[in-house]
Amino acid sequence: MTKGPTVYDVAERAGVSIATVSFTFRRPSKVKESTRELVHAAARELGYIPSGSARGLAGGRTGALGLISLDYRPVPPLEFASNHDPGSTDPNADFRLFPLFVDEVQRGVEQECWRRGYAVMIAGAKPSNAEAVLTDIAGRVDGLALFFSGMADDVDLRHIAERLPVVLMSQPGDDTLSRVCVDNVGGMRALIQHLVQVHGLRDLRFVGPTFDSDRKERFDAFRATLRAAKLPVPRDPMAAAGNYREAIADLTHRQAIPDAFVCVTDEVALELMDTLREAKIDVPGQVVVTGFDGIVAGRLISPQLTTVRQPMEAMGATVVRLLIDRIDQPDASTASETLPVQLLLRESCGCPPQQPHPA
Amino acid sequence: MTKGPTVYDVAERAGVSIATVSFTFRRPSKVKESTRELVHAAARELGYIPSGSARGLAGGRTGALGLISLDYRPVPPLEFASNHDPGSTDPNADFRLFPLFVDEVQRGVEQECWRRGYAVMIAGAKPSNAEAVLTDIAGRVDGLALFFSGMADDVDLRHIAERLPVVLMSQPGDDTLSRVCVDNVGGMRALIQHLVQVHGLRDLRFVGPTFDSDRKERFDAFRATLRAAKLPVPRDPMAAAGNYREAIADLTHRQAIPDAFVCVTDEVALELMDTLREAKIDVPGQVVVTGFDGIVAGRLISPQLTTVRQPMEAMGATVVRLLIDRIDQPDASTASETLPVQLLLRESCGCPPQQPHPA
DNA sequence: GTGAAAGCGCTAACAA
DNA sequence: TTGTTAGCGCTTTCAC
Repeated sequence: MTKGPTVYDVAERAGVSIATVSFTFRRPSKVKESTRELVHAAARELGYIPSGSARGLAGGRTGALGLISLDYRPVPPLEFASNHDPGSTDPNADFRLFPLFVDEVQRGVEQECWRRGYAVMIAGAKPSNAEAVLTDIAGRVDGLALFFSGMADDVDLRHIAERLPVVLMSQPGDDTLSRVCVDNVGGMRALIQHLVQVHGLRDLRFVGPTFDSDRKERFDAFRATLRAAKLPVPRDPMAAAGNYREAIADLTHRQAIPDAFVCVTDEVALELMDTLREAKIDVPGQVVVTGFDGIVAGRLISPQLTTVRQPMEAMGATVVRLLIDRIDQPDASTASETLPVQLLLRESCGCPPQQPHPA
Repeated sequence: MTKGPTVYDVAERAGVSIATVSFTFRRPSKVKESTRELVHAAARELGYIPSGSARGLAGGRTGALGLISLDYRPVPPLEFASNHDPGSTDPNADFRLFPLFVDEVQRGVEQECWRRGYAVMIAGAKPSNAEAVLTDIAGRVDGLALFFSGMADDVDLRHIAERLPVVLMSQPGDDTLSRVCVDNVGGMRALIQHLVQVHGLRDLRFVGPTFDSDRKERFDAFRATLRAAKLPVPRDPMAAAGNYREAIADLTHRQAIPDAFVCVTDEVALELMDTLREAKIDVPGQVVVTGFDGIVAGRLISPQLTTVRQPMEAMGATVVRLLIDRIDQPDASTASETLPVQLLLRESCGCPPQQPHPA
């Protein structure tokens, strides 16, 4: 692990000044071709790797964008990595059902960043260390995309947003911060109207927690649509604490299974369907189940999940675009974008099956 | 987007020197409590965000690790991000079947990095720009994890590995580079022995491209195990170019469907099963199909895929551990680790079904 | 087309 | 316990 060569070493070896070395890499057009070749040769021979830190410091910009997801899921145990004994491991132990919603958005962010020549820093923050992570990453990048899976309205973004472009995803918001969100209301309305008008359902229940504004929007739209259709409007979400089994047991006991469970997310829907399967309640035969998000898993399971698809990768790409626009034009005002969603009619609402995956 | 305050500003405001400000954040124990509070107050009032570049430059280390996956899949089109019209979009258009193998490894890398206080830079490289990406990221991090989904034996890592710790994943290797890999041979042997001994299969075919060493190892182990069992040993993989439909059509036409298709990866297996479904060939009734990797999708589809599970998140965590060990002790020699795999017997080989996902 | 030199904001000796 | 100071490696005017 030798200490690496610097511009000075390359310059000396090529017999030029450090400025010329720098220009050779950053503004090749300003350097005579023969000189350029000299420098390149020297750099290659020496194994020159420009220091990102030095570049960032001198240039005032890092060329990197940050993506932080604030995550309220439990932290995996520290010993995890050393648990290598296959005999002793439950095959389900590190099983992740998802490509979670955030994973797909992250993918969109990464792709767009690379395409535009930015590096990406990824960070996950727990509510407990959010402040520290935020500050640390903010100091390393030219712009920050924030993905909050719930809570965290309390984290103080203002002073960060004053120093560098910040865009929120799937978050509430006044107009002091840029945001990328989706048409939750339109999507939910279309979904409910489909259930009511096409499948003739009347007794709909909303399932899952509504701890953030995306989820609240969905619940509100659910209620509003039912109200407009003059159907009974549930006052609260069911199983808001994730206690699906209990909730199902209770409904079964009271013989009060509704026509449909409209779940706040696909993940909730998948878990609920699992619980229903255990309870031997057929979907969509005895009850319709729908999701919201359009994660991949919903398409692979059986019955395939009817859901409202968010354009996840596009959200990631959009957030990057907003960020870069803002970097290029620092005193532009905040800008938000709402992306459209798409109703995906599949088996779990009683619609006919599709191909399981594209040919 | 005001220019942010620096140590100097904070120091002035708190009435201390810049060294004290620095110490307050990096070695709090060396600063009197009252002074510390003064500094913190000043920093908070000013909205101080330490510059990662400056810190990296001064300290000689960035506190970040890089993960580069060399990816041979096609680049998504540039207009992708602006394609927001739901009416005109094919719902399958940006559908990703996977959490790909690399995604799950990446997750492991991220988790372990955060846990150990490192930031993560993620980069994807195409063979065409691999050199540039590699150099760029190498200049920004303290250690580099490389995930090569094929090819790229040609990229010159040597001079990078001389400057900072580099660990390869799922890659060939002499001992000049550290590596994390899995027991492809043992896994494939166990799988084939199961098919032969438990299900009594005799005519096995290997499916999919073998362009990298992981895949080659699997194919070789496949052949070796068949040879040891005195069964017919196919000379080449089938459909090595991804032409599943053609291959199946051909076999059907010749009435030569084998007992089993042993696929080089889960992704290949999923695609093949899709093709078989189209061709109305029942799995596992008419032919057994197996995968290799243990990606999530294999568990959600029907029939569930029998496969050999790589400990993907553990691989990610391990690579990080190796990297950090090396950073902390720069002149240690290279170290490699081979992680065990696990045979996952599910429906596609004729074994009984499991729960679709954990309760 | 090329070079000299002044920072960029921070860390870490070394002094005090 | 705190302050002074010399870089870290690069970019970028401004001269030549």
